[in-house]
Amino acid sequence: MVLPGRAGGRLTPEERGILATLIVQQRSYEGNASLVSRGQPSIRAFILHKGWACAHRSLPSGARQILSVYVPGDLIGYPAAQAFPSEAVLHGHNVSTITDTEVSEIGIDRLSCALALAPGLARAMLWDHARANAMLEERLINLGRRSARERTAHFFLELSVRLGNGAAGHSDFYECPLSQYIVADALGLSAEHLNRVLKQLRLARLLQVRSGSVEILDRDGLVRLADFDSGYLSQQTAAVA
Amino acid sequence: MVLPGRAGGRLTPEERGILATLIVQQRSYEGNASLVSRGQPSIRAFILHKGWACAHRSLPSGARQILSVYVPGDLIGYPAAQAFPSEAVLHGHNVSTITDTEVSEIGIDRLSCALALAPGLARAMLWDHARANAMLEERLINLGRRSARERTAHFFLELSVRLGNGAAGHSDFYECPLSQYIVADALGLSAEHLNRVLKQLRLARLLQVRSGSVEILDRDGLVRLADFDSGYLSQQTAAVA
DNA sequence: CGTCCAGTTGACACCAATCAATAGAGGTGG
DNA sequence: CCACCTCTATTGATTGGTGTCAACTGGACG
Repeated sequence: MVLPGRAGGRLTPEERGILATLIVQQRSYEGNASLVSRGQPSIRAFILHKGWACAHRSLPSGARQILSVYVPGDLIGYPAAQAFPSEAVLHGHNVSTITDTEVSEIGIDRLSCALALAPGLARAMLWDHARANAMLEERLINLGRRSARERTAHFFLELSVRLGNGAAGHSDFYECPLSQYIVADALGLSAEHLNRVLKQLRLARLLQVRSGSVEILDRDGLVRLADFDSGYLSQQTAAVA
Repeated sequence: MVLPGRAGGRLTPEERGILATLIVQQRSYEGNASLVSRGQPSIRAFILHKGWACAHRSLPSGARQILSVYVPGDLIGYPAAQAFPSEAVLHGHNVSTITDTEVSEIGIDRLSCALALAPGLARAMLWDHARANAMLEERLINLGRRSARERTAHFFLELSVRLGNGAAGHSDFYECPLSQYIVADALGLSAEHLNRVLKQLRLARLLQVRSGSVEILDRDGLVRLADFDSGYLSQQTAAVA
């Protein structure tokens, strides 16, 4: 989910030009606004410039699962199935803003046509989806086999890296507008239990989560606790033997 | 993960020809053989013709999470990041066969080059990844917010649809070579507890799982229990308003 | 000053993991 | 043919992690 700033770097100037022509408009949204709704046909995608958002779904029981958290720079709402412009694809989840946001909106139909003309663009979309896939798999492992403490540590480490604080020597502090309720829904935990876990991590001098910001007190400790490996975020390269 | 039989239908004859030239060889594997290993550079993809396989990862604790179960017709091991042939991408998970299998192996480098030449092929890959993404999201909801009974019901319903038994009037019986240990690792449960859950579902006359086969006794009941909606599997279409 | 929301803490219940043991199926070798 | 082993399925007893319910706090805001 990283077209403009990251996979965007892979595009040729010509392809970047094509991308620019696809942008319908710049828009602002308030916090807690709906960008896409489950079941709705998908007609536009978003590039998130400022603010945070999330993809989520609710069950009949009322429980909510957050599938992805989006931070500035991410691409939102492009279901790759739109590679076939003749079909209208229905969104499988909702996307809502968390804070006030600024986005570029892109017409899906135009993007689809452009993919056929610009192979580089299609490859960039593939790259983006690969990264999204890798993140989803990591979250699957989180929810399936890690304890509440491990999940929580993993979540805030991933955010740290995605926000660019991952490199050695970088700051272990970042702004984070997520309420505990949101984090709990992302981790498949109750808000009360998450609160207790955060307290444990704070007392263990591993992680300090205040409202509005996160401070990583002991990155190595957290990495060990969560078995965190950031490779899936950077799509690291290696020499082929 | 459905190139040949399903997304393959979207390809032009010319594109199908390109795909055919990419196949390096047909091969057989025994059950419990390794197709790809985590950390390994990704140099080939597989089309699974016969038999079952799964993608999985193990944690330091020894716990294992199965990320995807592959059935005949699925495309395996193409990390979309390979859209950039100059880079070697490392696999994020392992893929192992479950039963004896027959596969076609495709060279990743050749596939990557072909993507640049055949936009239709790239779009087909996008379509495949969208479906894979949708399945992953559904599993995320499963692990995050559904009880053991609901997860189990959802799992066997999804398999039923993927194996082509989903349409009304179709058989509610299918062959399934998954041991309870494998299903448990896919659902994030202990094998013992899964066994108890299967017993409950059997006694409730909802689902009968024997070794080697699955019989859906009450599809409506299971669908209600699991809040199952197969839309994410078929990528259903709708008229654009 | 009241309301609302996020955060916090406590008591309790329960779902699911763990530990342990048994049984059956299939394979192997004596 | 039988003894033995391994793997899978099954069941019981017990523990523990996490959810639920409830109450309280503090800050933001009108």
